[in-house]
Amino acid sequence: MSDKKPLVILTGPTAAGKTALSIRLAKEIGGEIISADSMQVYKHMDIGSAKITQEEMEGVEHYLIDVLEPSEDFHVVKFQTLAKEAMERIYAKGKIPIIAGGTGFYIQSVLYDIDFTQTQEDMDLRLQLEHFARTNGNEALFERLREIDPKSCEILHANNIKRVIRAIEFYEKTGRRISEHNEEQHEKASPYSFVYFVLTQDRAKLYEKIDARVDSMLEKGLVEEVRNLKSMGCTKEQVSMQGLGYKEILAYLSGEYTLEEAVYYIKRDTRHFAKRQLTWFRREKDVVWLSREDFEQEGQDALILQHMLQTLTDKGVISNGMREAETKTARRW
RNA sequence: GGAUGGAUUCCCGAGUGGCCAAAGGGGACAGACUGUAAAUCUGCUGCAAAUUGCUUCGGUGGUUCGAAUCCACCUCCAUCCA
Repeated sequence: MSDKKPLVILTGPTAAGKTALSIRLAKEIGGEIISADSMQVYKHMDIGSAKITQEEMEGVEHYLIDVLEPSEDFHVVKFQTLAKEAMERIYAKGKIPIIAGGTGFYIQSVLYDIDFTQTQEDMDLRLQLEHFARTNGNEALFERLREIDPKSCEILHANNIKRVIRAIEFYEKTGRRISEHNEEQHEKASPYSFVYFVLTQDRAKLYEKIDARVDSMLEKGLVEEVRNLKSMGCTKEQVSMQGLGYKEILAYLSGEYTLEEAVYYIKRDTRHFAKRQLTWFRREKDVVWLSREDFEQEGQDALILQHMLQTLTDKGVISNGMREAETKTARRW
């Protein structure tokens, strides 16, 4: 076993069933869960973010859930900072951190401990560049990037203004090219002894589950939840209100869509999202895929769990002794 | 029974003699991503192969050098008249 600290990742496309499995895994290995979810961090956003409930946690400690107000910004750097803090606390207890959630970028940020050179966000500069793009065209902005960082222009697309702006901002703030910085970060090996599980399922099945889940969110009162957020002063410009289910219902409440349209868009965009997640995970190295199809229907989660435990011991992330000890304590309860 | 309008590639929908495998949109599929990531962006979508060939525009038959586009008949749909 290496002296690297253990870290378990359990991710996968939305609606694959990560949450339930993460609890079982946590109990089995003595783990605590860090949510890697860009929406569940927010308070008052329970239904639309499919947030785990207190009961569902079954006593397993969770981090990064309900820690921000919807009016606050959230982004990778914030996630990374909070996640690392949580990990320290978990290690201090002699437990294993399990990062569970579907935001691949966030996971990557802690798994490879990516260095986001601390630069002060510069809203003025961003707005200024946005304005420049609007008046002179995306290509013109792209040309400005080409002058300072031609390599980035090979990677980015001129229409991807957010990225182009960030690349320019990075150069302005640090005097370095973001393309070089990214290359360096890309070569990093993880400082953890980890297993990266991706729970997935046949596409058609997944889509079915997504549709069903959206319907059930509506039944549980998604519209009410959003109405409440709106009355709290939430607006569509906020990061939190860009979440799936929130932006569409907000548009419905302001009369832009009918409810039927809103629901259609939520379902469609959630499917698109699941696809993007899958694309991300495919590209990620050292991934252990858990396809539901590979396991018997009967007691599927239990079988998957078994397979996960085996993988974890094989890779030396957990030791046999550890697993037994935990099983014992689990039995006691 | 009569009149008119319509049937286009997965869907919607443009196309009214060659520049049409057929605009545009949607969906599906694929990809990128290193401080907004549930975001942002890109590509692709008849079949097979080198810039080529083959099969498509409700069906059948015709006109023409050439038809999704013109003609005839047929089928189905919509509206109106009986």
